[in-house]
Amino acid sequence: MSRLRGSVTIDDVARHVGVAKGTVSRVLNNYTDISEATRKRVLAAVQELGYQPSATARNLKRGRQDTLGIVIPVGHGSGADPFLSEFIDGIARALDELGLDLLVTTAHSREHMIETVKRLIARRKVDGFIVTRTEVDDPRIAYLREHNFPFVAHGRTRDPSGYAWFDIDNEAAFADGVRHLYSLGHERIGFIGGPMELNFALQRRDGYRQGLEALGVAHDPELETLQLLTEKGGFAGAEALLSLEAPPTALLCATDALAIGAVQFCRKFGLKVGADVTIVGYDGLPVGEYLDPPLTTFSQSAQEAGGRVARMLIDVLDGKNPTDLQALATANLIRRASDGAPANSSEALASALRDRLNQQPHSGRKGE
Amino acid sequence: MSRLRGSVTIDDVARHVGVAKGTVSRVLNNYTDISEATRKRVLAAVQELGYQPSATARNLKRGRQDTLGIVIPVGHGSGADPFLSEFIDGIARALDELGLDLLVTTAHSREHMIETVKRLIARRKVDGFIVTRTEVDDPRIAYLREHNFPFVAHGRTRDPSGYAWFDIDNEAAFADGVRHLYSLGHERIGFIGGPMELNFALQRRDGYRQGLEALGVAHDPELETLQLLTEKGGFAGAEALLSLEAPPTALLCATDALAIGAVQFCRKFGLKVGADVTIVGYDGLPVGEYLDPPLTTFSQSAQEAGGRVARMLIDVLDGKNPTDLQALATANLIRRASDGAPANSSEALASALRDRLNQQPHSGRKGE
DNA sequence: TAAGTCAACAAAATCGGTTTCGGAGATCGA
DNA sequence: TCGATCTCCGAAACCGATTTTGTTGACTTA
Repeated sequence: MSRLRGSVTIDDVARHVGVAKGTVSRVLNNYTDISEATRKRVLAAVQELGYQPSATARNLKRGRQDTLGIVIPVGHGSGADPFLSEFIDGIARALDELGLDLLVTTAHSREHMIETVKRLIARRKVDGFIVTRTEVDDPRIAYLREHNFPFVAHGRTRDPSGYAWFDIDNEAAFADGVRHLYSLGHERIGFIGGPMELNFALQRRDGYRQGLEALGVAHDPELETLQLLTEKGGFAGAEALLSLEAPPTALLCATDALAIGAVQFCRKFGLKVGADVTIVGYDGLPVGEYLDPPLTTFSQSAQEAGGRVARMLIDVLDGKNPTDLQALATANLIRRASDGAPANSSEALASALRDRLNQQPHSGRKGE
Repeated sequence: MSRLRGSVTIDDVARHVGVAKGTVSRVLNNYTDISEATRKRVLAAVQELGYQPSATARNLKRGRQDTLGIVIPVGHGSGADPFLSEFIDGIARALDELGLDLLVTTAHSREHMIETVKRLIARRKVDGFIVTRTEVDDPRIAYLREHNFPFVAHGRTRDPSGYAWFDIDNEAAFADGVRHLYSLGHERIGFIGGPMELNFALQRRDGYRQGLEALGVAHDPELETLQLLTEKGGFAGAEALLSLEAPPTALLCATDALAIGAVQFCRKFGLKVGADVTIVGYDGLPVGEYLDPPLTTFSQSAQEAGGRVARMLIDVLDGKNPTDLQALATANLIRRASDGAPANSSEALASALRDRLNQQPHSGRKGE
């Protein structure tokens, strides 16, 4: 592979000025025991030669990399998560201001992910980790804690004590969502969720249940379905719930991707979203605004979250107590046009859909 | 900041086995002048102690980082480009197989971008660069070439000679698009493009013009509009073109984001996309499938492109001649449902729209 | 049997910085 | 005037690997 650039080293600068290299280093690192005259000459030479210290050499001595790591999960061929790309953007922006860099790797499985974490730590390529998409029992967090390696989690785990995290109050958001739908007049409210290993999926489902309970509405297990967090999953989820004897008139979805799939199901069977069926997502993806109808959703700024988490990690590296670095943010409901008062009762919806499902037997997708 | 982990070094291994550390290094790097017995003992100790060489120390000596860099442009507050996130995903996957890592940084301006490139090179944090979103005259590429630093571009520049690149044949795709629309019966075909500094935007516009010329259709400058590459830009572009005296019945858009905005404009003014107005995008974003109607678009697999570019860069680092590493791929038209034969003539479309624009003076959005 | 070869490894140099240690002058205090 | 203190900086150790050079004993070869 490529050889090192013929770049200028600290020795070149030292020789050019006629001082020891240690002196150059001290000038550059703002030591106080340097005379003004020497400082100026060194700085001039640095300028003239265009010297920049080698990060590698400095890291070796300092035992620090000025680099943070993130391992992003990539599904089975499914595309990248749009949430994550904004999240990374936010991290990178925050780090840029501090002169740190971000090392991004991907992992296609749980095992691969932890293996990558281990490798990056063992080879000392990063100073700390940002863990995303926390699981209820997260092996990455277990590993990092066990090895006392600095990290910050975006999202909590079952036991959220003893480490730094930033999370959204998912329970509150979904309880809120239920309340909102109920106040619009919905009495049967469905929930399309994700895999229960994912902590946020669990939290959102719990929030849904808590919301019902707070309203004194009996929880009907039939109205809950768990799917993969993709548009296809949302389609399947809507199909499952709306085909019930007594279908929900509103669907609360754990993510925007699910909601988009659910909207597609309704479109396919001629149900008017926002009237016949209300659909609410979560993520605030920009594209939601351009759907038909524009998607009502909970928004969290992924970019802001990224910046926040990055700064928290810096704090951890600076020696702050991780336990003091735990923050909970609120997600806000952005009302657009996919929610509204129910146009029909659950029974009417059921019969309308029954007709349509018969007319247009569940063939492959059409018109596309 | 954090101190180095109390991790096991090559000296620990050497001491444990009772050999010189050079011997351990040679075992690990498969030198031949090591007896089988020693090799085994060293390997056993490595296993037992869980030793992994420090990337930093190795890099210092070898002058190589096993890390590639990418600088992604981030708009003025606008979110991350969904294309880029899949692209990065593709890169990371390819690198993972080779044990390399990817350093991701963001830049909010042209200056910032080149400054970041300089810093990463000077501090020797990366071995090579992947340049995305090439501009017609790209300062990054000029810099990298001038300093003879290894890189691969995703997209070409005005002068595409002398460096490695991977690009899509944008001209061919858009010429093809024009032909397709013409064969559907469209005679006035509009083009919504992006800033002409971006090379792909230029290529796509040229392809549009070439397509018209090949068909012997006169090129009407009025039917071309350039916008920012966002949904808002698409909305504005559609507005500009459809408000013409003689509006186009089909809109060819340089990106999916533009197309999505154009679709929204049509929806807002009651124009049926795929009949009243045909809209074709470019990018093949997954979300296009879930729009109403599903978006007809040119697809290029961002992920595949990422992998491809990464492997090309490895080749460059391995000393291959960059000039031999230039590849052009074809984009395929994915027909979904936003294109079709024109339901009305340009005149009919114009008068229909005139009525609607008057009726519904440019108010905020409505619940559809 | 002495000189030459070779296998297998130890020792030391090296990469490019940071940091510790210590020493030469200048300055200060008594 | 002389030791004590400072100021400023050179010299060298050090970080943890890789790579070069050198050494030793065993084995050939003449």
